[in-house]
Amino acid sequence: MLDERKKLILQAIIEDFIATAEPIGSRTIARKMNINISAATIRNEMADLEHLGFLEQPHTSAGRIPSSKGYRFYVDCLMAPIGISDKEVALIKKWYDERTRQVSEVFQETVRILSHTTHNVALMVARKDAKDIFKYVEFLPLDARRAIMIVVGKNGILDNKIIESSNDINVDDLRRVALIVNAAFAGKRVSEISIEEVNALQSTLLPDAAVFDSFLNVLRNTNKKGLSEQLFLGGATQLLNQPEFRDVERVRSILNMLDEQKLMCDILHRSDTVGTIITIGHENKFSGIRDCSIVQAEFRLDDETTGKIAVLGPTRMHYGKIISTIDFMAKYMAELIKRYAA
Amino acid sequence: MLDERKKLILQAIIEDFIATAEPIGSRTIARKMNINISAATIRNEMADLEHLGFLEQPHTSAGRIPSSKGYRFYVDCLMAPIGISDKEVALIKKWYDERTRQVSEVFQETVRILSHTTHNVALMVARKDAKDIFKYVEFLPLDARRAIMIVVGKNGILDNKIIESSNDINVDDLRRVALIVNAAFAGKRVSEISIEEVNALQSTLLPDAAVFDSFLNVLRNTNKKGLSEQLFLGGATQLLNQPEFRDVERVRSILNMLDEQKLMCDILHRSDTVGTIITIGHENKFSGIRDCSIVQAEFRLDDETTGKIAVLGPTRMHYGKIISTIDFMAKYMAELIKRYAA
DNA sequence: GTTAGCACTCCAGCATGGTGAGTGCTAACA
DNA sequence: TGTTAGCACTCACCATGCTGGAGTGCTAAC
Repeated sequence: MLDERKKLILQAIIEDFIATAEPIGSRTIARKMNINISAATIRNEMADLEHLGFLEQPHTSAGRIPSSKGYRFYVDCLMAPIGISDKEVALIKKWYDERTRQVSEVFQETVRILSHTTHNVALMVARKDAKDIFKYVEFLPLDARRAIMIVVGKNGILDNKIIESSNDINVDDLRRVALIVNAAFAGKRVSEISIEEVNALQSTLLPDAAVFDSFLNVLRNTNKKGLSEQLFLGGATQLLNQPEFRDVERVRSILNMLDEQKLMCDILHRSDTVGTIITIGHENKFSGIRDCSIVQAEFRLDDETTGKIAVLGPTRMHYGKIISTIDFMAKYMAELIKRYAA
Repeated sequence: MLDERKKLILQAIIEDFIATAEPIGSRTIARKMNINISAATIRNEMADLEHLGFLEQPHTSAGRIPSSKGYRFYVDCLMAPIGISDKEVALIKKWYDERTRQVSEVFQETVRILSHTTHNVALMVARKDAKDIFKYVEFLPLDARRAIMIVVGKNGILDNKIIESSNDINVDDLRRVALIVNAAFAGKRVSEISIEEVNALQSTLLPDAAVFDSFLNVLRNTNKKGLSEQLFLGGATQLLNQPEFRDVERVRSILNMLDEQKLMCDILHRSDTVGTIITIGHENKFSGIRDCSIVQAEFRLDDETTGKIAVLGPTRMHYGKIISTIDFMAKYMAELIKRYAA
């Protein structure tokens, strides 16, 4: 559809704009590309490219800037993939190594690293698995009046909580609760344990109501809609370094949006496509980020999608670099999570 | 030192400025205070207050704004303390209830809540207690090849990890490891378990090397130096809502500073005074925040300072409200931590 | 001690005009 | 037919100058 020369010019414009954030004119391009074509010719080509929808003009007599369609074409057809170097890989691994202890830290650290390496906002949603299957509950004594309740699921600890009593805790009481609860619920999906079943037990366990309540709370929390997914956000500061966000209002509107957990989860979940997804500018359904692009990937654990990580920044972002970084991170993080378990 | 009328005027100016962020003139004050004094008189008083250092003039023919000294006097002598209402307390408790499961979540949630209620940036540093005392290790079976290792300390779970084996796990093996490890280390401070002791066990536990290694890793991680303090940050967005941060450069410099973990820890640790500390504007040692104030409090667990929480914002902040909020949060959080244990 | 009046200051906002980068179009050229 | 030079035109940007308003300091009268 585009002849070779148009492609070259489009590529030159986009890459220059990504680097400088300034609208770019025919003369500059003529100088930068070492093809021997005059500025006037380039002007004609640029006019064509604009008619085709690949470029835009902020106003007459300004240079051209790429449109969403232009970026899309660039990402799909023109862009040279940039891998990440061994040095960068080593650095990332080192960062993880130094700062992660448990799963939630892996998440937190992931967005930190991702935002640092891409110089854009990083986010991720992780599913707290409400579909997880309850296996058993176990009580570990702490001291006379305290014990730890650990709820174990198919894939590890679902939750734990310290139980405190005003009088001495009787180990046998705890054991009895555990026995009854385990007999009743073992093997069920947490989300499927019905209120009737719970109520049925409640009378049996009247003397241990406090303990049983704690257990119920855990179940309820695991199921709670709002908590079934957790959003991690990193590097919001990076936005401020981008010239397109010199305007405080704009930054604020984006940051406020990023704070809205639910909205962000929706955005990341919109597409069910597997693999790396790139959403550019106007392709975004949500109008607040029509001048932003999102690169996202998912990570899996046991063949189930466990979450997504994404980079959000101005449409003018280093797609090649970001894509390869996020790909690497998604894979590496999946490994890490497996190691730490969920 | 200041007569009654001067105090009233100073208070009126400061409170108006806190509300509007605009320099304020004699006429406005005359109108706002319902004392019957003319603008001219107030003008004279204001000139006095400026000479005394309580007020400043951005430029001739602008109104006055409070100086750091002015705020200090306001906070120490003029301000009416504003408690937080039962409704707010209930709301805060509800927030915690809904979203916290484990200690690190309490921290994260604390800065979130604190920034929301104060409309400023909230931060906290928490000491990860390497001095915790090891009680016992326990293994909970998951399936044929996996088990959860739970390391229990005096105050709750120190760490947990999923152990995976390529061949079937023998429950007795695990039990044996637990027995030996517990016998050797129970009651010791994690940081004091020496390499010699570990090595001594290593030979005994040769057949279960993999499991034992996992356990050692947990110990090592608990001790790791770099992790001994953690910084949590919340509500950086709030800055953008303040008119004094309409300038992106300023926001950026502050946000970059906030990202520097070490620096922030130093700032919060600078003073060893117990109780709530307020540092106003120029009183800050660090020049980057000379136009900011910090209100901080510490929280304790078992009579040891475990961390500090703070609110950072423009000097023009609602001191009364923020102080009482942070006081409440510090106390309540200490309770929570105790409940969840460290 | 308080107040009214007045001259003065300075910022913010607006209109004005010049400059430069960039465009589109036309006509000439290969 | 594609390429190029030339030229008129457009528009953001900047510096300049002007004006109104808010606020001050000072002085003189109450």
